Amino acid sequence: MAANPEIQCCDYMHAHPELVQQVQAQMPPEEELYDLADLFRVFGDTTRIKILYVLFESEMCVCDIAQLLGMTQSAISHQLRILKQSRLIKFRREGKTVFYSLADDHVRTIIGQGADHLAE
Amino acid sequence: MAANPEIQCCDYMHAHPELVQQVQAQMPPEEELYDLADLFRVFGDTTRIKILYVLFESEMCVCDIAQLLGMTQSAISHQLRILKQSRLIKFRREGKTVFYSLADDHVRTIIGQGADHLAE
DNA sequence: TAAACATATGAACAATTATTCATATGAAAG
DNA sequence: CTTTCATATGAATAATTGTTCATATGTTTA
Repeated sequence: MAANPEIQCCDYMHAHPELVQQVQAQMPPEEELYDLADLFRVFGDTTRIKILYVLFESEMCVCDIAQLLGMTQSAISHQLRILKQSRLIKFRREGKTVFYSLADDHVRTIIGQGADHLAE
Repeated sequence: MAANPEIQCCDYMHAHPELVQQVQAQMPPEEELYDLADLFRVFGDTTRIKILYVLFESEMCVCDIAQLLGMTQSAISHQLRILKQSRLIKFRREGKTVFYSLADDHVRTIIGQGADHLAE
């Protein structure tokens, strides 16, 4: 039985108080951490990764992406919406067709670093 | 009613055959795409992002991380396991205590690029 | 060996999420 | 204006996942 019921693990800290303070000082605000996790969650789906890889090569319409990946138009459209909301892709309308493309180069860097990590 | 029931969207492709071929040639194998999404899924959780930020400053034991983040030892331990499985962190045992630290610098780059994207 | 402590882990539950299906929107052509 | 076509989206379902609780593992000290 622990002396202090609020603490479920060790009742002292290994880390020096100054280190604890340093960690807490460097830690971004809660909201920023949440947004970061939220952004990476967008990369955490095979379909969205595939869409981004397709857009690495060229802008492309919803239907072409669907056919290239062998998935339904609806599934792709739903995922494009999520990518768009995260500002990872942008779009341009041409008549009935909507062409999607990468928003900036962070996407390439992030995916590239991920691939590097896996390759190690 | 579409002429070809297998195709749910446009029955021609906007993309030229050579572009389609180029995209398919550049696309990594299915397994690699799956592993990539899998890796980013690890970054897609606030608790794990917080743990990584803590480890940016210093190696630290499970219990200190739990106290710093105000979470239970069990919750942290489960998440450390996932981070370890993805080879994002490594550990070192010292008596009863296990100290965790970052495995390499890809983590900093990836999170940094994510933060840059959000800051734009 | 037994007790205490730090960490790990299995099972269960709640919450999130990707796809499907049906349908809505919006643009061009007849 | 009506039809056709490309895209978007709401609701439902199945699958995945983070935390909690209870307990196991492994190390140190008495």
